[in-house]
Order: sequence, then C-alpha cells, then structure tokens
Amino acid sequence: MRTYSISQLARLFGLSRSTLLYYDRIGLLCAPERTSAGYRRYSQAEYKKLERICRFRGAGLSLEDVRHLLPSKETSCAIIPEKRFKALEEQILTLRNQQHIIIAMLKKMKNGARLPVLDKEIWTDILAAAGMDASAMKRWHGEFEKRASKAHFEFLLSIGISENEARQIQKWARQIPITPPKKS
Amino acid sequence: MRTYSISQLARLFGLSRSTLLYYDRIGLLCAPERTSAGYRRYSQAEYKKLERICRFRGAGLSLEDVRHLLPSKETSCAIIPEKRFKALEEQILTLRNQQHIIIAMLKKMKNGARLPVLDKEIWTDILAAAGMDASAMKRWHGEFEKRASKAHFEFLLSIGISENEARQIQKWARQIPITPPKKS
DNA sequence: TTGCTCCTCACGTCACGTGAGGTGGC
DNA sequence: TTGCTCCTCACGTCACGTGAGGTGGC
Repeated sequence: MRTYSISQLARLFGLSRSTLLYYDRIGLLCAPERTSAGYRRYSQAEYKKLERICRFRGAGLSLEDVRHLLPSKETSCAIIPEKRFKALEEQILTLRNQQHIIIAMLKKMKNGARLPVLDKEIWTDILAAAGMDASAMKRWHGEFEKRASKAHFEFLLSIGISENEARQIQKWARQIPITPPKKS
Repeated sequence: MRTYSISQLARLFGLSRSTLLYYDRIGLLCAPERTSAGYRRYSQAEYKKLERICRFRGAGLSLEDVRHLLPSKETSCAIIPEKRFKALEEQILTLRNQQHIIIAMLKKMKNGARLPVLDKEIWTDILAAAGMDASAMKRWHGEFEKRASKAHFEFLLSIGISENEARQIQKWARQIPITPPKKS
C-alpha cells in the first residue's frame, strides 16, 4: 500500500502543508502513524478521506459541516448541502448588489470608465436583435416566472433592477397567460 | 449643531456599538471630543463621514480600501472600485461553481430533493415557449456575445455549463453573422 | 436607589499562513 | 557537510462580537 508524506499528500490535492497540519490539529484528518523521526505518514484511507474533504470544501462548506458529513454514507444528510445552497443564493445576490453599488459610484465619478456590465437596455437590445418583439418578451417573462421564479428574480437583479421593481415585475409576469401548446 | 452618542450614531446607520468602537480604535472614524465623563461625542462631520464609509462598505470594500478612498474627492481614484468590481465577478463565478458542485452532490444522493435551479433545459424551454426557434436562439447567442461577452460567459456558467463548453459556445457565437438592421 | 448608557481591556472567531528554532535522511 | 523535508510552538489575519468589571446621569 502506498503511503504519503505530508507534503506529498498536500501537493496531490493542491493544498499547502500547513492546511494538512491544521486538519491534523483539529482532528479532521490525522496521520495514522509516524516514522521513527516523528514524520507523519498517511495511507490510502486518508487519501480517500481527503478526496471527500476537498469535494465538500469545493462546495464552500465549512470544516464543521465537513466533519458532520464525512461519516455519512452520502445518501442521507442532504440538509447541510441544501442549506449551503440557499446561503449561496443569498451571497450571490449580495455580491450582485455590491456590483451595482460600484457601478453607481463610478458613474458619479464621471470619468465613466465603462465597466463591461449587462444592464436592462443591453439585454432588451439583445432579445430584440434576436427577433423578439414586445409580446414575445412578455411571454418570456411569464414563462421564466412560471418555470424558475427564483432564477427570474435573481436575473432581474443581475441586470440592475431594484428588489422592489423586480418583485413588481414578478407579480405582473404571473398574470401573463400561459403559452398555448404549439400548433404543429 | 447636532451631536451624537456612540449608540445613537450606530443606530442611525444600522451598525453595532462595537463596530464604531472598532472604527475609533483603528483610527478610521474617531470621536472628535469626549464629555467630562469620557463619553464619545460625534458631530455632523462624523455623520457625513460615516455615511461615506457605509456606502463603501456596502460595495464590499475593505476598511483599508475605505481608508484610502475617504480623503479623495470621489472624482478620481476609480481604480479601487474597479478592482473590487473585478474581484466580485470572480467571487460570483466561484459561488456559482459551488452551487453546481452541490447540485451534483445532491443528485448522487439520489433522494433528489429538487433544488429550484435554472439549467440549460429549463432555459431553452423558456425561450422556446416565448416563441424562439433554433435560429432565433442562435442569433441570441451571437448578439449576447457581441454586446456583453463577459456576461454571456457568466450566464452560460450559471445554467450549469462547464467553463470549457462555455468557451466553445462563445467561439461559435462569435461567428454568427450580425443581425441585419430591421426592415421597417 | 434603580436602570440605562457609557467606558476599557482582553479574548474569540475561521481557516489557515508565516516565521522561529530545531531535527532527520540521503 | 549540504540541502531538502520534516517537526512543534506561537503569533497574525479581518472586522468585528462578547463578556468582565467598572463608572456616569437622570
């Protein structure tokens, strides 16, 4: 069976040595044995475990969450990832909002070094250029709202529409009649 | 001239008292005078300054960045907000990626508690239901790429397309002929 | 006297990063 | 002997939050 030194294992996963030292210290991933000189030796089991840890970390889960998820068979315990998913929704909205605050700031600083940003006008231009007319756009809002309401809301914010206005649009979109099945 | 105690000022801006204590300690926003009992007294000048601090913080700028921006006339120094803007781009992509990792995780945990997420299929369904056919969608990609390439890329990632595939689509979209001006 | 606000330390947070000072292995 | 890797503390980070222990003002 292959074994690994701490730096070898770190390199394999693109981590730093101090990360693994830290994981050892907090008891998340301990070296099962030491050489006579006290060097950590990791085995295949730790390799596999670290693989899972990295997957969870890649999803942005905290080490505490990872600790709870590790012993699970990965079939249950959907609640932690789901919570994280919702937290991600909110974080993304926050960051988007920050972007729009910056855009407003830069606009006032008149040297309008145009940031490459998608706004309402550009978006409707794009749809129009692709051949959508006003009624098609209306249907588009209606369908978007019906099939993915949250994503619709998020999209509206992302093109610089305020939360209030976005909620208005959603309300309006919910009253748009459903597209009749295609005549074929 | 109106003055404020530390808690009054904090409440006005939705901050905590300890935040203002901290700003005082690091020299970002100091109380210009104290009462005989040593209580901090803030004046209008600090109110105005805190207003700006909150605006910058609302854009997610670090206190170090805020410190540099404060003395500026707000007309120059666009570089710090621009850097922040780009950092926000990247952060949003990272978080989106984390969302898709979670979606993949939950799918494997077969109890597919459907997350409300916009993916490729739903998106094309929406466009189709709004009346777009394949050639209109092609034009849409072409226009999106031409007018807001970065946003196009980000959008593709947001509906679960991999970075590589997204870049392929962008390449392809760049070869789509420009929509002729509307016949009117 | 009783609450309320204020004060100043000092320590905790999260996931590591960065030395300092020292040892093992080829 | 020379580099390289490894070891164990201990302290720093960022923007506060949370007590503890004490004082001022109505």
